[in-house]
Amino acid sequence: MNVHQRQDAIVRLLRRNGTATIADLAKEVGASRRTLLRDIGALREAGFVIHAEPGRGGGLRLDPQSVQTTARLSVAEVFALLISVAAVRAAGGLPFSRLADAGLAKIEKALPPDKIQDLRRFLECLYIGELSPRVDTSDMGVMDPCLLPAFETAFLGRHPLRFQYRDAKGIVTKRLVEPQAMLILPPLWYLVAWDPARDDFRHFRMDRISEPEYVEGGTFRRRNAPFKKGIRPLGPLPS
Amino acid sequence: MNVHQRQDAIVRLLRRNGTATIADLAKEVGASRRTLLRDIGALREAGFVIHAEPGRGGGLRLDPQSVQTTARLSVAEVFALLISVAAVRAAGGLPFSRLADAGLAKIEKALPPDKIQDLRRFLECLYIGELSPRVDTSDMGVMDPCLLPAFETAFLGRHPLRFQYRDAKGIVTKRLVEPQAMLILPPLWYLVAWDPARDDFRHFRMDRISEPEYVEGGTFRRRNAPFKKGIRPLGPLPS
DNA sequence: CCAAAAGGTGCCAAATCCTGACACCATTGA
DNA sequence: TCAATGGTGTCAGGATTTGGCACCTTTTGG
Repeated sequence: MNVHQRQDAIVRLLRRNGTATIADLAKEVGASRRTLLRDIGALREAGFVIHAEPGRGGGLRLDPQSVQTTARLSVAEVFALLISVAAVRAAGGLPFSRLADAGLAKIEKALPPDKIQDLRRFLECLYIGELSPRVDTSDMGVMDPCLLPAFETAFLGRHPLRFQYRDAKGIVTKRLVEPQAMLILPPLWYLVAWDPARDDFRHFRMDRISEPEYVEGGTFRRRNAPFKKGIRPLGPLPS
Repeated sequence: MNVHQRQDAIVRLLRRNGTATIADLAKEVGASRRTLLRDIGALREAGFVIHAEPGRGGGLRLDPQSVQTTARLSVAEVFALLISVAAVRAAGGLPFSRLADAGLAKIEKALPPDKIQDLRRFLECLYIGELSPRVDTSDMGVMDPCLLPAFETAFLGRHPLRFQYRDAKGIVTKRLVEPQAMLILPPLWYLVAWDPARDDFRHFRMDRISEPEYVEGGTFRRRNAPFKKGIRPLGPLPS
């Protein structure tokens, strides 16, 4: 049994039994008393709150509030969680929104600083409407998460975006547009962009966009996209 | 410098420089070429996508999409995130719900197995209405996260719950009820319980409950709480 | 076509770190 | 006071990690 497994086992035993003595735990995981004490020290250093009572009838007790999880999330997953929580907040909030914010803040702090900057700036481009589904979702295509980086780069670098668009009739056209905002009208997701060829704003359903590609070196000025009533910015990250 | 610090440093260097050769990295972190190769292998196993180009001008490149974050979340924070994402799903979903689910699944897997069971069973007690705020939030009290464990224990062990309740007029009474469900009507949160003293169901606003305490040893049978139209179970975790 | 630069693998001895044993201290309750 | 319990220091021996070496494959420049 290696270090990690052993410390895992210790946490499990403490959770199950409520309290236990070091001698018991040592016997259970098959290690010496000294090693157990070292493991307990390591677990405490890792954030577990383990109360200890010396004397007869004493022992160790794991504070149930301090059980923690360390998961490795990709940037895209963090982004998805951010959007979910921000959407809930934009819809009026839930009783535990603050806790969710706190969790996200921790996740965010663990990202590299430049990535945080990117995420914040990208979130500023997001707008959301009412959080109740308005359309039938049966014919909905999937929004491929792999497409996201191209959009992110286009928005952050203010590059024009080139893609193929399949409209409601199934006709496929090539577009070259200036991305202005992303609009969430659950469960759909639109790119709001200035289309120079048509000299006007256009909405593009994200699940109908394919092969997006930003134009390297190109740039454009920002315009004020006209939003209908009831559409709000998704709001910044909690700080 | 230990293994962890060194692998952290490697990720940082790769992120900063864009690309680097193994010889460079080895010199930078003060380890041998062989050790660097072993570390790179470990990082790949841990989920980092590191592209390698052999030959002149080649080197290692860290896929920016695979940059990961490892945050330590408490169980309460995980719970809050779960509720947010589940609420969004119950409201019709967002384009990135699947990614958010994937992230949560990872977080969940990192919890102790028995805690996962508890969370799943507790989530089954949750119901949600329309996700648009109906009441004025200005007079809303705070729902203290520290109160959660008492509720969780009461629900999971089917123990009666004792608490103080301050009603709309500010009158404080003591209650002893049988908790049946938790109801989310954003941004409020209600305990739906059978009140034996009144021989009927009662809704209690969570922000008006204080000093909750479950009755050890006590138990009761489950009843079918009558829900209004439009109220749905929050739904199980993604599997 | 060759050489140099780069990543990748297998092997083994040396260095490092972890473990267990022991002695000892502090605190608590009977 | 004594026994049970957590906590710390030290040290030898064993397990693990590290570094060095030989060798392979791929790619690029001359």
